[in-house]
Amino acid sequence: MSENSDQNLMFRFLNEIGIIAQLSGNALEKVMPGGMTMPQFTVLNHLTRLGGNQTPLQIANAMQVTKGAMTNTLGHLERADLIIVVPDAKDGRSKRVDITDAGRRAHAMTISALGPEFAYLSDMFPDSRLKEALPLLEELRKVLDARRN
Amino acid sequence: MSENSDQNLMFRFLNEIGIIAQLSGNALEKVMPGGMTMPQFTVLNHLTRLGGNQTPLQIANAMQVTKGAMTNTLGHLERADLIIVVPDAKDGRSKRVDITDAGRRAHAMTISALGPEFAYLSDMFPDSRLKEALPLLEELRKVLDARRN
DNA sequence: GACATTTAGTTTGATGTTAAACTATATAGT
DNA sequence: ACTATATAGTTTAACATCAAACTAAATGTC
Repeated sequence: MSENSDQNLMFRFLNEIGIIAQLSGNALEKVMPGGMTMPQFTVLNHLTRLGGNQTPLQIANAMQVTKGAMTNTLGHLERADLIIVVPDAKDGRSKRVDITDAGRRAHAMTISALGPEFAYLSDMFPDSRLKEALPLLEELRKVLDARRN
Repeated sequence: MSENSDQNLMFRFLNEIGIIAQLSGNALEKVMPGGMTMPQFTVLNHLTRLGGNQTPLQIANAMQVTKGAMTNTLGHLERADLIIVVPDAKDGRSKRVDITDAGRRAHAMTISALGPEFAYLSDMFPDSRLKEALPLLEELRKVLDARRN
């Protein structure tokens, strides 16, 4: 290689993104109630938005993680009674996931707890600045997702 | 909370960042030789840039991970003989980390292997676009880092 | 100098992730 | 119908992360 990787702008860019993901995920999890984690919250969020009745694979694809990772996360949520998982009547290989009332409560409480954290960050970084950068991030995400498959 | 977290721009922003970190780290590790991982490569990169003689804590702070995480990563690198760790002569609590010749070779080989991947991504996203977004990311990183301590 | 506090690093236990092997069921081809 | 292939989900092994408890050494206080 002729150039140092530090001089590679894409490398620096992805490096910043990696550290931000780490630090922000950590900061948010620290204020979440009841040992809730980001992956767990994201699944609850997904079920709330879409109204449940999702298959594990659909959720895994939406989160862009492997099925194995989703098996793990759904297991935690189910053991905490925040979701309910039932066999799919039409397809013996598949399952259906729904959020429970306790799950809805935990979801709402988590959003509440996250409020001050987002307020602080949104104050430091107004929406206008985020809006400028978001299209690049979305494109990059799509490119990486396409390349993965 | 009055607003759905999905309507929160900061949430969407951090969500994209989280997924990009996941997908990009994964894509890069897949082409790295000899089971090299991103954290391991980043440490080798750091030692190469700074010329070694770093303490584990200095490296952990630079990577912005906990000391425990660094103990783990340095252990892997040391067992693979890519770094050498010696007690600090001046401070009995501390250690000094240096990259080995094998570590330098592994570092160079990894950068080579990463070339095509970065070429592809840099082609899709020219430096000009990255440069626009980088200041926001760097600021966000600093804010999160400051908030952490 | 003795004791308290701070600092560097390790360990532990829980969480998350991937890739790959595996099970069970569904679908397609002949 | 039979057989082969594809799909949904689980399991395993290896890696990473954090927080918190822990050890050992240095520093600060009195």
